[in-house]
Amino acid sequence: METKVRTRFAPSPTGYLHIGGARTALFNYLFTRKMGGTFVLRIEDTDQQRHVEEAMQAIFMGMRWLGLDWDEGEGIGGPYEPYYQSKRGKIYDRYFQRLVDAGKVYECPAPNKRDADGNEIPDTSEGTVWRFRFRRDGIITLHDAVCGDISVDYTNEENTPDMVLKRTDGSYIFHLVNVVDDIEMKITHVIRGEDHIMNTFKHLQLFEAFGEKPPVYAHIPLIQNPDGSKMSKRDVGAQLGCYPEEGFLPEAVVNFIALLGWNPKNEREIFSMQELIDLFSLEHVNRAAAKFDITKCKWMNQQHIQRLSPEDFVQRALPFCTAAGLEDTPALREAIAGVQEKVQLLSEVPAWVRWVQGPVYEKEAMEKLQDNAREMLDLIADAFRDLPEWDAQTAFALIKPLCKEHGVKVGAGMYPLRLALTGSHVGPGMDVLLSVLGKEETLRRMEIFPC
RNA sequence: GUCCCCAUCGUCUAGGGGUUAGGACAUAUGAUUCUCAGUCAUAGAACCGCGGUUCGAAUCCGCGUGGGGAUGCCA
Repeated sequence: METKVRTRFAPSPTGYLHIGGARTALFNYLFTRKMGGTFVLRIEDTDQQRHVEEAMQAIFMGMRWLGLDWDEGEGIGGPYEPYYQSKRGKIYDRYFQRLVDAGKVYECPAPNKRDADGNEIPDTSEGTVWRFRFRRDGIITLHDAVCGDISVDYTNEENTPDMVLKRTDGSYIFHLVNVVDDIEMKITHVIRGEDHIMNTFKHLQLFEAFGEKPPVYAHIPLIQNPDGSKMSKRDVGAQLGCYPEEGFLPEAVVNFIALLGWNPKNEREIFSMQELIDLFSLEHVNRAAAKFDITKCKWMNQQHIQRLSPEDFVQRALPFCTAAGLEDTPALREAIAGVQEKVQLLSEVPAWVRWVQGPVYEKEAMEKLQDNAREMLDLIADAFRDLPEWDAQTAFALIKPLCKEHGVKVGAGMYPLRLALTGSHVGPGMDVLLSVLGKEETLRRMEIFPC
């Protein structure tokens, strides 16, 4: 009988959700939903000093924002509670005792401690730790769903020193708790970053020691900085928490990171979450690391913005505008809808619609005005005034013939008009401007325009 | 140092014993009812090197080089 797929995302609460971690979560999610399985969220907070409540909230918020709903874990519960490693000590004790009884672990003097960068702190060792006795009779082979077969020679003790499982203070190391939880929670597939590959050989030995069948492993390639270096907290795009405030759409970020290290083997690029689920397969995950390109991520955001309904776009852009001090009015909403085609990020919207509350004349743009600006403006104003009924399209259509009539290029009329109405040379289409401002305000701004 | 993984345009990638090596981002140029933006069109841009196998290698194999990861009382 086929066992039901069970996967887990097991982050440790470090204070933020890394874009690489988000992608690991996403791949687990896509695979699980595709297989109709169960997605577990487990918090690996064994390192007590680093365990902070806000740090875990960053993970939950990030996953919720992306739309990666989990089936067991925080806020939901499940048959294998608790889902926090800090609360599972008794379970680990039980498993550890089995290793003691079987003679697979031994007590020995503690090695020197290390700092956060992995450098040894001299003469700090005291007390004893428990190490796992690796099987030394041959080569261990990992059958990885992404990387294929990988082998490491465990007869070479130099490369594979017996790992510590229990600290001086009696707490357990990641390797032990990770494997025990995967056994207890009946995890069938472990999808994690490639930085874990060497750990997996250790984990394979632990599964064997417990007499358990290991899960299927799939190690996905890392995400690097544009220069190929490792992405750390400070690097552009590294923290998922920054994306909402920068005006990214979650569906765009999901789409973008899904295509970093995986692709559906066709030339499409824009996918919804459901489409990604339908197309996802571990076989199509790449082996090479991918560099993070924020420019393409923004382009993808634009693509998703353009696919939003106008109402939806206005709803999502509105908070950015009110936060920038713009008053929520029907005119503002109409203006926002008018720039949907123009922006890459929601955070750009305020700058595009600021003119609604009055023109802010930009020095650089003003300097490019031609001598006949006032003349053209008056000409256009007269034509506008003569309109019996104000209609943006009709008004807009007047401008071109008027310019031609006077032997100047269309831009000679359009440019001063744009500046008079908004103060800026960038902005939404002229028809949008005329429609949002209406006849009276349009004429008023043309009159007061300083030129 | 040792171990493991990886290698196609600047970037994300498709392809994979015989191809004009395809697409997208970015870039450049042109077009457009607004010197911006957007949109459209066009262009330039790649198989890391050397050996081997083969009629034929970017593709398979070996070696080098480069990059990344791991070598913790971090996870």
